[in-house]
Amino acid sequence: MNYLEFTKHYGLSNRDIAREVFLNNRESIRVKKEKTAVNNLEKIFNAVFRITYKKGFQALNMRALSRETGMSLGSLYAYFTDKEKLLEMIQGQGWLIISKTFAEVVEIHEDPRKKLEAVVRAHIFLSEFFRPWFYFTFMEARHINPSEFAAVKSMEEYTQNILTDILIQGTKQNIFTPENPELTASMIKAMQQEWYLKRWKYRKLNVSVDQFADHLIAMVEAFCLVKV
Amino acid sequence: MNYLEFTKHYGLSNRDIAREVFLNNRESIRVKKEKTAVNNLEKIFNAVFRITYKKGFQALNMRALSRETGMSLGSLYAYFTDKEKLLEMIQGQGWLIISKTFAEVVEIHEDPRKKLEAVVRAHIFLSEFFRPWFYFTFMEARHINPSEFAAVKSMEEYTQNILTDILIQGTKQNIFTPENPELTASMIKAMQQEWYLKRWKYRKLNVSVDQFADHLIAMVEAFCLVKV
DNA sequence: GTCTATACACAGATAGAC
DNA sequence: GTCTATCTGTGTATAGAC
Repeated sequence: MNYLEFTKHYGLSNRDIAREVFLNNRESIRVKKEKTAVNNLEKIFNAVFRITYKKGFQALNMRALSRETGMSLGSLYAYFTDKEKLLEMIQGQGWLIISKTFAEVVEIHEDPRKKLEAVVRAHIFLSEFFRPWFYFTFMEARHINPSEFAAVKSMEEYTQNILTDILIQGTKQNIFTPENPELTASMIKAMQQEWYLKRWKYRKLNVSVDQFADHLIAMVEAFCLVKV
Repeated sequence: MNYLEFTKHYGLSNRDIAREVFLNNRESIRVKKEKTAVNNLEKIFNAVFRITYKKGFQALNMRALSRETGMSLGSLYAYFTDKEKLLEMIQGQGWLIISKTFAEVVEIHEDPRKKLEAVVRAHIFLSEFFRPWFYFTFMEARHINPSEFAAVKSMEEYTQNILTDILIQGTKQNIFTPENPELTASMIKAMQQEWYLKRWKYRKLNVSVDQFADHLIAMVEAFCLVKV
């Protein structure tokens, strides 16, 4: 499955994140009309991503957010109680949507080799589609507060354990060679992250997300597959 | 060469960075006594690393730096004209020392396979020794100003090109298989960076820097070496 | 539901005593 | 060479008009 097929199949949408945030935070959001609220939340989230991506977390202040969204300071505070709450909303909701898609993918295949490939591709494709969210999470979430950093680490461990389990399962079936599966899984994660952390490089090299995924899978299989 | 041998052979020292910064910035540093200045610069740099590592760039303010160093606000400003200048000093000097060591290593071996291994190991070992600097550079330097981010990107390209060249050279000599060398080099960089970006993970997994380097090299060779 | 105006805290930076 | 005290700008957050 390539990137285009993937996005179509899972019907991914940034707007869905904004809608779910609205539904899950009705008490703290003072704006009650769904359409208005979801529209503005989407505007706010995109502005947060744009600002942090370009200038980093320090540049994300309320006046900048007001400028970038075209909304006033007063209006912004109708959507969150304080800055930290805003960041937690973005953080938490993205994680839900992403892990949901991810869990679905894991279930499809039985064969460890196919499963490994599908999981690796899914992660790269998700990070491509929700790139601002992934980038924000990796670069900035750790600075919000200790519990957000803990969430980042546990997400890393969750996805890494899925890879480790597939590798162990494949070793038992004599498909994979018995190399340190945890360390291998960790390396796979490093390469996956490369895609969303350094888009500037791949834009320059003119490498597509599908080419990148192919290359990563080729490297992993060269190392893991039992040689025939 | 393992990590211990490496550090001994190249006589790496954090104090050297502080000393070179002092010598290269005599005009802007108001403190003239070398020993005092170098001592305090080292104290300041370590405090910057500690603060940004724990709380990120936003938490790095002059009052926190004052607290962490035990120096007063007034004293701090005897060592740099403004905050941006302080960060540029840290940034620029580390890059000099590191690229010097790196360039030395490249020259030692002729055989592409040995050269690749030596370069990969050197990068990991350097990032282990100067970890706070590497981490700071990757995570925060991009936020100082556009030219510092440009410097980060050009450093990435410089080290990646060294890897690409070795891979191309090895392919010509029929040692390596002719896979996309730029993309492979890029993946190697991603895995190298993993080591200093996620120390928390490897501390937990109880993986040493030498084990990590061994595993990375095994993966790269499995993919690149011509099968016999 | 959105705006303007503003309170209040904290940041970077400097002056001038010691 | 280092300190304390302080200026000035900017940040978060709120009050209250529309």
